[in-house]
Amino acid sequence: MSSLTELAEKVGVSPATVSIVLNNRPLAKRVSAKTREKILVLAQEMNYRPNHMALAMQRQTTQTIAFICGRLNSPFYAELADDLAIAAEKHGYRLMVQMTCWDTGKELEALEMIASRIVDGIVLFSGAFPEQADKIRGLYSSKWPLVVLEQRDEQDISSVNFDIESGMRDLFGYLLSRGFKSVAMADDRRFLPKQNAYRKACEKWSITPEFFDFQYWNSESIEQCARQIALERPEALVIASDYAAAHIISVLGKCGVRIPHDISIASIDGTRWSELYNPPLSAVCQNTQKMAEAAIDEIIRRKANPETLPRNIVIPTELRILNSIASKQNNIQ
Amino acid sequence: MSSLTELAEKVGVSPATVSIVLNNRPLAKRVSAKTREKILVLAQEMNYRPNHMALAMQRQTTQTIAFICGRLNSPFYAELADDLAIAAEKHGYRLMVQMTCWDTGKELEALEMIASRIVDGIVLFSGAFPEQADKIRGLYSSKWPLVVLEQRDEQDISSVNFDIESGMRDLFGYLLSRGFKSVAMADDRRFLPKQNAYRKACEKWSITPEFFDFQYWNSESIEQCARQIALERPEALVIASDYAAAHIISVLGKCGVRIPHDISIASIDGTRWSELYNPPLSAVCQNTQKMAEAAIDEIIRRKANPETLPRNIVIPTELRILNSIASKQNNIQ
DNA sequence: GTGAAAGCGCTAACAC
DNA sequence: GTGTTAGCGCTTTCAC
Repeated sequence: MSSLTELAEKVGVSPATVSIVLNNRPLAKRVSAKTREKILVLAQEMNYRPNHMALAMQRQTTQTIAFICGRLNSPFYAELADDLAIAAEKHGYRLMVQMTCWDTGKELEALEMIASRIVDGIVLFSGAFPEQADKIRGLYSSKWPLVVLEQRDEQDISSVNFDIESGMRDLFGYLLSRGFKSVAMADDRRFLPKQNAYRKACEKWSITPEFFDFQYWNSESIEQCARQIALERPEALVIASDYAAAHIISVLGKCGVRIPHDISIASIDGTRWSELYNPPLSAVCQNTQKMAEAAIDEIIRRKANPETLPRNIVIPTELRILNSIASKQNNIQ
Repeated sequence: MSSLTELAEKVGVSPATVSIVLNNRPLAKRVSAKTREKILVLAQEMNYRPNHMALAMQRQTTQTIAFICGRLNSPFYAELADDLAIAAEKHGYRLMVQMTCWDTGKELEALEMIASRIVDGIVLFSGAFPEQADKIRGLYSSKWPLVVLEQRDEQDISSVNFDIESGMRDLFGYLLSRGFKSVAMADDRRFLPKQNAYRKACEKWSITPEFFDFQYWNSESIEQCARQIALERPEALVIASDYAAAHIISVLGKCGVRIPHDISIASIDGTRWSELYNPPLSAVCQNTQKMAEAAIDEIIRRKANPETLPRNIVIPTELRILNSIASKQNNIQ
């Protein structure tokens, strides 16, 4: 409404003077006390607020970081967004959320936000990164502050990943030490990192992999998967995400399968709300706060110094044991 | 990187011409075909993207709406943010998330985003609205596109509310018709609307209110509340939010209290993930999608026409019955 | 057919 | 002590 220039006119000085006073620049000392007073008072009265659009233009920065992801409606992404917002704020940035509904076209479109200077940097959780990695690489001189999450093997783009293999080993180690003889897995076949970690662990301990397939964002398939699990009753089961775990366990419950009495279950994610599940979920915890902080730090580092090499950051996972895993009687070492 | 002016220089025409061509304005027809071609080609080659900061300044709009809330880390707020982002996008707007950690100072600060033209409008979910309503009213000529959620009785500010009283009546009606004789409630004493709805319903059916108190964002208090519930074992219990319900039920589970066998439970919210809880939660559903759409519509309406009166929109609730309520044998009408 | 100029709100460099 | 100027990138009006 009221601009700095208007204010200057009312006070009867130049815009420059007003700017210097309001921002308390060194030069402000050379402005006479009464002029300063007048400016301050009138700014208050007119309810003056600096215009962010003009500031952004002048400073060539929006102080905003975008988080691009599929949807926010599952706890993992919600907590990640939450942590990103907190981390961004610590550095004086705001968070913009851009959802793609896992549509690759929308993903590419959303990435334009940085080229068109809507945001200063982007944290990307891609649904289909491998397929479009080259496009993104082409689009991005790799000078832009872009960080991809959960995409290994992208040396030339900054990334933050969880050390899922080590997490899976921890889980297997725990289960086997407690007397479990086998571990099954439920995951979406299309996404490899967690599956691969599972298979590696199976190999290490000479366990025959047992795999239950479902598709994310497809209730029907998850329910069917749960019914299959109810039939086969693996003694221990690791489920690829908290959200899928919740869905599967709730279906198992309707089928009369009790957790952990009938099946011991661990999930991957370990969101804060999964501690509140019934029963509280054991999990290979992916600490979203650490991921968020690392991602924001990296964005800011690359914004400040675009010439440095991209970093590939790995966040350790932590094993969290709660009630969803049975304590076996015959504790065989 | 590459500006329209640069582009113009390279092509050898004026910025105005380039602008007209790239935006395909009516005047573009009067630009010679080869000039047009040259501009288009070079724009492509130089990877030209319109600079959003300059556009925002020129058009006096950021095409961004802010969602101010405490945190995103509970499902209700996450789903609301998700729905708001979708609704905003339908109208060509982006969503910025500003979290306040329920701090009233931060809330007021966040509201400045609209005066400083960081965003075009604000959807506010306040933790302490009544106390600061006057400040907000003062701050806002009530001309800004501001919508508050879940704050009844604010005639002079646009608001969107759920019809919780009607929802509570539906729930009582259902429970009593199924043979339940009483309904208890667990809520945070400091927040009144849901409690009031509960008490009104109790009055209507001449039921003695039985109230279990807890404090949001205080695990200790929620666990203590759950233990109290485990002791007193009300036959039916309504819990003020999905998040609290999850927490309480998970503690009850550890105490050996089975749902719905020992206690029948309904929550308020009915988020999509509460359907995936174990057991799936019966709920008075607050449809966040409808709330989000109404809020965004109202923001846009007021932005387009600031002189019109603020609206107070009421969204109906829906009763959802799932497994967390026992089916009684003696079905007394 | 195309260009020049002004303006959106602010700041920084330099002038007096 | 304070003002002037130029410029951030774009659009629009009017002139030629």
